[in-house]
Amino acid sequence: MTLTQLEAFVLVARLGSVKAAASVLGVSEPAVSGALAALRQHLDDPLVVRTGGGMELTPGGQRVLPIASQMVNLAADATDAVRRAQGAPDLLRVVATSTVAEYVARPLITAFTQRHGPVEATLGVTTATEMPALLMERLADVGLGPRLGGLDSHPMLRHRLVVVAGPEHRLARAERVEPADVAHQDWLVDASGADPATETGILLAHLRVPDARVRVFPNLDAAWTAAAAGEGVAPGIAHLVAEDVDHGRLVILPVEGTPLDLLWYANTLPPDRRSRSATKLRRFIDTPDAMHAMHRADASVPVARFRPPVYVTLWS
Amino acid sequence: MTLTQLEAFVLVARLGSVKAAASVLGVSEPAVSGALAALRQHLDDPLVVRTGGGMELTPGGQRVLPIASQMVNLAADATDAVRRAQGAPDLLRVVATSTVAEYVARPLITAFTQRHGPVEATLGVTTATEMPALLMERLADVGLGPRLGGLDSHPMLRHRLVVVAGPEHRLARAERVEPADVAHQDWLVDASGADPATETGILLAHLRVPDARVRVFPNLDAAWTAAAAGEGVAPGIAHLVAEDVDHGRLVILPVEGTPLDLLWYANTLPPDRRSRSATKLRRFIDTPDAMHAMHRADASVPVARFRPPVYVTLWS
DNA sequence: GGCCGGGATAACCGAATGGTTATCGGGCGA
DNA sequence: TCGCCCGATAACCATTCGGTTATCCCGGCC
Repeated sequence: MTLTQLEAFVLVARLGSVKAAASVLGVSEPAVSGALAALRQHLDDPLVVRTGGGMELTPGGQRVLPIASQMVNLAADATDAVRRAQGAPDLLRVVATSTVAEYVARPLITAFTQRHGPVEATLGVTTATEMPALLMERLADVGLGPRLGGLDSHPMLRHRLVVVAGPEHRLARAERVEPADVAHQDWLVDASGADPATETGILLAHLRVPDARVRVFPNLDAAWTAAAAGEGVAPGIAHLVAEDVDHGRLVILPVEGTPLDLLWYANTLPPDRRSRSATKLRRFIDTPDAMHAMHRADASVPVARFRPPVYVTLWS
Repeated sequence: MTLTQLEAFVLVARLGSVKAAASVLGVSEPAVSGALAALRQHLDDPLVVRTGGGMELTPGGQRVLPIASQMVNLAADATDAVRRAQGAPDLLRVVATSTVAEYVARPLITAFTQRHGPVEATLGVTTATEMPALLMERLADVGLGPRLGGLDSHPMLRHRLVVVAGPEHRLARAERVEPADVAHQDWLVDASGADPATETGILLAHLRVPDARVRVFPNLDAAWTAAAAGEGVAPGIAHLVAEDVDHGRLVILPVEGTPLDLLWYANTLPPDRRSRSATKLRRFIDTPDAMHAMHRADASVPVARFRPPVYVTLWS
């Protein structure tokens, strides 16, 4: 029984899939499957079994899960405790859904580290689906994105979700667009669009956009550029596309049910289990400094500009 | 950071010695030293440092110790949880100081398993010094012997400690024996005599018996047989030597300060952390059945009889 | 019936773990 | 000052771990 094995089990149980667990851990699928097999043999219990659409815990697995989770947590505590005792800088591991990472997280973290002395911050992209597991297993301290159930969610940034297209698009001049009309367009999205738990994903699901119509771009900028070129429609964050709309490069489609007023949240564990740096960041988010940093993005990121994508950072 | 490493660290910290930890784990000293070195390197902190007469925790070590201990405990919980979920019999791991193991523990455990259906019981011998660490790290469920600080101690068996010798011994006919007189005799003891935390060890220390005068026998029976043959004096449990005294094979010396009225205890973790089988055994101890089983020993174990010693059982 | 997605398994590999015996080295007591 | 006790280290070894790629297998679904 090793900690890696326990962690593999916990993530499989939490995410309901070996594949997802492997992706979170940044290893191949057989690696997770193997770790799970080893633990199964050691404890002489299947722990999780395949069922139609997901994995289900055995009675043994149900009992072991909280224990295993706590062990993994304590391992994080241990390294943390010794770090702190040695006066090392706090660690702040932020994960965000792709859109948030692209426009909000980086300036926020930059401002935060400048304000709050020595903090070692890292930023990673993940899906909203995986985010709870990452936070619960202490693989990350803060998760920026949609509100997550079972966690402490702190409002971060208000925004408005619209649907945009190029000025030449067939629907660009419509007075009113029915969901059915827009559903069969080509949808140009970033990774959030492929994640059913983000606002974009929910929007696509709500409009019943078929998967075949969705084209995933490495980031929203690229999607908007393609939309401006008339390749299809795209989800847009109102204040981020404002400039492009003003200049006529993009048009906001009057789709039924939009605009959607939404909030991004900073999700963390409850106070007693939250890391110190996470608490600090939560507090920082409410300051004018943070507001300023997060809003600065709208001006500094024109549609045409292409940035290197933020890669998933892995912590073992 | 592996569980073995954590356990090694915890035991070294608790016992204040690498050697003792190695003995508890039943491995060589470099094995423990190596595990500790690995953990030290991983956490980048010495954790424990040698000081004159013992090992002392660093600030980092102080913080890690409770965490590490809990992790080891949880590992035990995990296996236990899955065992129970599968309906496997409860596990009852009893450790006792040598004298208790020899005369009391075995009949007690036998009676207990006969009464309380399916229980998988094991019995091991250890020193009173190591006993707290064994219980705290869940390497054992119940520790029978002297009362231990920091644990729940449940009175088990009242007994009376005396000093005995053969009828031909120089002091056998004395009206009154001063501590100084008896201190320089040859003392024939079992393993408890070498353990400063047992009653026997305390008695020897109190009388200031020099180490050179102490001969350790594999069990008390053997020591009494040697005492009966005139080879020296021995500590005696009054009701266990009664028959030999009646038959004139042994004589109780009127040593100043003896007899000592003492109690053996069943030591366990506090109720919330105690294993189910430990709770059951505690309760069983108060029943007439248990009393009867424990007292039966006095009749059934004459001095001359030699039994195979109870070996230390190791659980990993 | 055949494809396909996802989990298990096989075969393999390097590195780490966990253990041994033998040896070194540093305090501390006689 | 000389041993001695005890922890650290060296050298070595078998096993396990953690990872890979390739392949198999099974249940759903077109």
